[in-house]
Amino acid sequence: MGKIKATDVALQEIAKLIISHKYKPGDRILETSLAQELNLSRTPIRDALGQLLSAGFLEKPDGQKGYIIPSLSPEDMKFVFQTRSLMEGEAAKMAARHATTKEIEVLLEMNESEMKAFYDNEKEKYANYNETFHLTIAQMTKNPYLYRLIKQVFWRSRLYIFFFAGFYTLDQSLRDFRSEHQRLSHIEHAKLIKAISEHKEAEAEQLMKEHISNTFSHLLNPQSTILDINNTLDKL
Amino acid sequence: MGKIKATDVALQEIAKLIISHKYKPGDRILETSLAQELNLSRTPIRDALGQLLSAGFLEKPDGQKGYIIPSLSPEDMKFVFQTRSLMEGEAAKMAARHATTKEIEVLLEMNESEMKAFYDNEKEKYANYNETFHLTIAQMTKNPYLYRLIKQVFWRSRLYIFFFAGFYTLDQSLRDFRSEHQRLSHIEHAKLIKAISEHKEAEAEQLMKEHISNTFSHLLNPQSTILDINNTLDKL
DNA sequence: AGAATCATTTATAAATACATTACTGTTTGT
DNA sequence: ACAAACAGTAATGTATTTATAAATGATTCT
Repeated sequence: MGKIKATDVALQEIAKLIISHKYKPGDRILETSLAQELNLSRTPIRDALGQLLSAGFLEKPDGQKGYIIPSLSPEDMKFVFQTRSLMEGEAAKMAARHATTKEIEVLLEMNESEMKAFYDNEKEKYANYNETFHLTIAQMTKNPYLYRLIKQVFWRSRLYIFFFAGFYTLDQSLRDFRSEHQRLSHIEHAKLIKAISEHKEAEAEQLMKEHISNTFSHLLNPQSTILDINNTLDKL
Repeated sequence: MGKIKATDVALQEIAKLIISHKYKPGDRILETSLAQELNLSRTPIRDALGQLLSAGFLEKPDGQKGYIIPSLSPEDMKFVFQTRSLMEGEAAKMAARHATTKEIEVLLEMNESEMKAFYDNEKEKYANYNETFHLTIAQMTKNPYLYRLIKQVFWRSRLYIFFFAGFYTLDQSLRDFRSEHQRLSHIEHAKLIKAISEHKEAEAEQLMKEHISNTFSHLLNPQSTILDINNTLDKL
C-alpha cells in the first residue's frame, strides 16, 4: 500500500511553516530544531531540506550552519517573474500548438472551479487552482524538462505570492486590504485558454507573458489597477 | 582549512562512473553497492544521489528500489536541447544587453584555451571549457534563476554529450571515428562572443540557438556536415 | 571598555544500527 | 508447465550515535 514517507511529511510541514509566516525571510532554520518541532529524526528533515534547497525555496549560506529563507526583494522578485515569463510564455505557445480537445476541457473545468473559489473568497483553494492551471499548461508542452523547470520557478514565486498576497496573514487588516484589491487572475486565464484552444500560438504566448507580468506588478503594488498592456517586466 | 566533504567526493565519483560508461543508461544504481565501491557510508552517497536526481542526471522509479540512469533516446534528446535552446538563447540575448568589457575579455580568453585544447586534441579539457563557456554566458544574465536552470539542463545534456561524442569511450575505433568528425564548436563560440561584444542582442540569441541546434544534429548524426542554418530543433 | 583568545556549547557531517519494504528464488497447487 | 504464494534476502527509510566544525560566551590582555 502507499505509505506516506516521513520525508514527504517533513516537506509539507516545512513549507507550511514558511507559508504561515512562522519562519520569515531572512530567518535561519536548523535541522535540529525542526526535527524536534516535527517529532522526526534528522534524516528525513535533511532530505526534505535538501529538496527545498534544490527547488530554490531555501538557501544555504556556505561555511555557515543552517539554511535560510531567502530574503525577498523587488529585484529578486523581478528575476523570478522574468524567468517565469520566458518559460511559461514558451509553454503557452507550445500548448497552443499541440492542445487536444480533451486537454482544453480540463483547462476549462479548472477555470470554472477557480472562478467559484474566487467568488466564494476561498483564497487557499484559489491559489491551488492557480498553481494547477499553470503547471497543466507546462505539462501540455509534453517536454518533461520544460515542465520540471517551470515547476521549480513557480515554487519559488510562491514565496512572493504567499508573503505579499496576504494568504495566511495574521494581520487581519492587511488581509482585508489585499482582498479588496485581489486581481481577477481567472479572467486572464480564461482568455489564455481561448487562445490555446484556437491554436493561436503567438497570442497565447503574449497573453501568458502579460499575465505573469501583471501578477508581478500587482504583487509589488496591489492598489494599482492593472492596465498596462506593455510588459512591465521588460521595462525593468 | 577547506576540507573536502565526503558528499562532494561521492558526487564526483558517481558522475565519473557514469561518464566512463561503467554504468550505462537504463542501469540501476543502488546506494549500498555504491557505498561499498567508494568506501563511504550510505549517508553521503544518499545526499549525492539526491543532488544528481534533482539535477536530472538520475531518475528514481517510484515504488522501486534504486536509481536509474535515464535511458537516452532521440526524442528525449530533442526535449533537452529544445529547452537549452530556449533558455540559453535568452541568456545570450541578455548577455549581449549587459556585457561589460571585462566579461568579454574573460570570454575571449576562454575561447583561446578552448581552441588550444581542440588542436591539442584534449577532449576532456575541451568539454570542460565548453561547459564553462555556456555557464558563463548564463551568469552574464545576472539572473540567478535563469543561471540555475540553465545549469540543470546543461548537466542533463552532458549525458548525451558523454555517451554520443565518444569521450572516455573504451571502444577505440569509435573514438577515432568520432574525433574525425568533431565539430568546430569553438568557432561558433567565437562568432557568438563577437555578437555579444557588439551588443547585438537578436543576433546573439540567434547564434546561440543555432549553435545548440547544431550540437544536437551533430550528436544525432556525426558524419553530417553542419550546414543547415534553419533551426533543426524547430523542425522536429 | 574593546579586542582577541580560549573553552564550552550546539549543530552538522558521517557512520552505524534498526525497522520496513521491495526483490528473488523456490515451492506448491492446478 | 505455468501461475500464485510464500520465505528468505537484500536494499531502502528512519533513527541514533560519533566525530568534527561552527557559534557562543567567558576571560584575559591591551
